[in-house]
Order: sequence, then structure tokens, then C-alpha cells
Amino acid sequence: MTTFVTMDKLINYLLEFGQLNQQQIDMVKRKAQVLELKKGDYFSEAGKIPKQVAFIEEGIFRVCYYNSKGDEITKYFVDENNFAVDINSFNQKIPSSEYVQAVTDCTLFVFSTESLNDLSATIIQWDGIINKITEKALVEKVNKLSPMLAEDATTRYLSFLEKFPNLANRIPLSYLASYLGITQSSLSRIRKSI
Amino acid sequence: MTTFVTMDKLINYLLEFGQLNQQQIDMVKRKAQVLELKKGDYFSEAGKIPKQVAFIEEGIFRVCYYNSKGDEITKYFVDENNFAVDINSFNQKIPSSEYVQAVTDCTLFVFSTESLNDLSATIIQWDGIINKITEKALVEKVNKLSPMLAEDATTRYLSFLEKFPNLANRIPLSYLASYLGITQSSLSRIRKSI
DNA sequence: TTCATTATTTGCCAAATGGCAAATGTTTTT
DNA sequence: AAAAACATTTGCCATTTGGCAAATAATGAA
Repeated sequence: MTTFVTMDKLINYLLEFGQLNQQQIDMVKRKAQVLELKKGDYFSEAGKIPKQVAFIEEGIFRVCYYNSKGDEITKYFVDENNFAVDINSFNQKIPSSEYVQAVTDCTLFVFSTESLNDLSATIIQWDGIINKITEKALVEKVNKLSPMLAEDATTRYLSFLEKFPNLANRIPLSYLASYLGITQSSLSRIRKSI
Repeated sequence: MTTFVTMDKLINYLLEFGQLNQQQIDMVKRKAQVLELKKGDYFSEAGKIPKQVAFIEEGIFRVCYYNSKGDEITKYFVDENNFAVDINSFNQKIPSSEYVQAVTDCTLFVFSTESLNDLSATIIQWDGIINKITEKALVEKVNKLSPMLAEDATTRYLSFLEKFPNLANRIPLSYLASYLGITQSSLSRIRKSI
């Protein structure tokens, strides 16, 4: 028996970026695959060429890498209602420099390169939609990365809480600490002091 | 008398992203305007909607903002052979949150919104080319922002030297320090210790 | 060349953050 | 419910970086 899954979130998201008729929507639904990841599972890994793009229907991803000291550093988080992939590696077919990991159990809709090609070949507006989504994702990535330097740790933490109020209590302290550029113990002390 | 300017760098740059015939190239040249900026001049300012896109033929820009303490912080640098603009603000017609300033005297080719619209309406490949350039610029912006946290100041400085070997000696210490997330005096000490 | 301006370095000490290990708290498994 | 595994907090002290002001050095203008 096939589990019934509504892909409403995905479809609504796409429709923000362009029109699709019912037939096209049905094709998108056929090309998307449901994927469930458990907390801690990797969606893609550094050194490998990403083969799929994920739309996060439910859950949180983090994108991370290892710094020169060997510490695992979180670059940023991506949560539900967003696409996630190392866009540059995916497009250029070059190995990614980052890991994409499920921070919580996740429900995803994934598209393979081939599915995307099929969609691109069949749906005339597809490339335009994808371009807009790509640009939006990159702009958001920039916004998640930039405000972090040039403020002290407490300010960075507070502005994280402000910008992502619904993330802080769903992710482990250690991930957040490395995103903020401080140690877990420092973050713990900062939280205490507030 | 009209100053003769070759726009070869610009045209070659565009041709990396798509084909253009001679007639199209001529149109691009007609739509581009030469702009000279002196060291310290602003190309665009926070709070204003960017009206132009610049291709840097010669010189260095920096993109900066004021942090919560009122310090002027350099987010990243852009040098010759690149387009510069706050892409998101430009596209969405919303006020920018950053300043774009000439760090050295600069020679630019600028396109107004109207020129870009004309090019888009006339040259069938134009949007595709612009999309690729936009994506590349955003990916580079991400790459300039991200490796900065999670390393100590010395490592950040060294990796800056490695990634941008021809920038360090062309920009004031204070700009570089704020990009690296440290004070000018700290950077001075780091340089001494190397 | 000389003066004025701007940029960089340095000394001294304070503040912020890190490192490590132990203690405490929470969640998951059996 | 108990045990095991994992996450967070805390103490103590070391290290890094900052703040400020003065000293040099470099650059540009007259």
C-alpha cells in the first residue's frame, strides 16, 4: 500500500515563483520522491557531488564542515519550507565542501538531477522558477552568514534568537555554538547571563 | 571629443556566460556608461535603492555597513573583472542595507535598470547570461563571507592572503581588519608576528 | 622639501572567550 | 525503573583579543 502524502507545501512554495497548471503540478508530484531522514543522518557529504535537491517539508538541516583544527563547524541552518543543497556543487557537478545533516527527524521531497532535467524539458516556466528559487536561497544563505562577525558573542546569540525564534529550542547547543563562532561552554554561560 | 574606451574586459566577461553576436555586443557597449570613482567615493549607499549595476574594469570596491556599536564593518571586497551591486536590493527595488565604496580609484562600466531592461528585451540570451552572472556573484559572496568565523584571527589573515594575494597590499589595514573581525591593532600585531 | 594628514605600530592593562574536566541534567534504550 | 548515552552547566585558569593613547611611519599637498 502506498502511503498518501500531500505535497501541498512544496507545490505552494513553487507557485510563489511562477504559475503551473494542474497537469504540470501533477508532473512535479510524480517526479518528487519522499525521503525520511532520522536525526543525525546526512543528506549529502563533503567530498561528494550532490545528486539530489531536497525540499524540507518538516525538520531542520544544518550545513557544516571541519575547520583547520578539526572542529565541526555549523555554517547555517535550513528549516521547513525551503530547498536545501550545495547549489554550486550541484550545478557545477563538483564535490561539495560541506556536509548537509538532519538536525531533527526530517520529511523531505527530493528531486534527482534527471527529474529536474525532465521537468526543465517539459515545463516551459521551470527554469525561470528554479532560477528565482536559487537566487532566493543564495541570498538567504548570505544573510545567515554575514551578521555573525563584528558583534560580540552575546549580541550574536540575541540576534540569532530574534531572527530565528523557532530554531533555538530545536537544535543542540553545540551546533548553535559553532554557528555563533563560540564554544559550547561560552554559549552556556551567555544563556545563563541573560 | 569622445574618450575612446575599450570595453573588452566587460565583453569578454559576458561572453564567458553566453554567446553574443557583433550586433549584440555593440548594443551592450552603447548601453554601458563609463564611470570613474575616486578612492573613498560611494557607488551606492545603505538606505537607498541601487539604481545601477557596476562592472569593475579597474579598482577595488568594498561592501560595508555599521554594526550595533557604530563601527564601520567591511563585509567583503570586490575587485576588477566582477560585477558589483547589492543584487537583492537591486532586483527587489528595496533599500540596501550596505554601502558599496571605492577602496581605490576605480574605472567602471555601469548599467542602469532601464538599460538592462532594454538589453533584456532585445537580446534573447540576455536573461540567461544575467542569471548565471548573478548566481556566480552570490556564490562568491558566500565564499568570501563564510570561512571567517571558526578560525583564530591569524588563520583568518593567512587564509585571506592565500585567497586574495593581490588585495592585501592595496587596501587599508583598517578595512581588512574589520573584514577579518578584529581590530586594526590586533591585525598589526598579527602581521608583526609572522 | 616641508608641513599636514592619514595610516600603522606599539605599550599597557582590561575584558572576552577558550580549554579541560568534573558535575549535573536529559533523553533514550532495555 | 534503571542503565546507558548524550547534552548542558560550571569552576578554574590560560590565552586571545580589545581599548586607548602615544609614537612612528607613510602619503599627499603646497
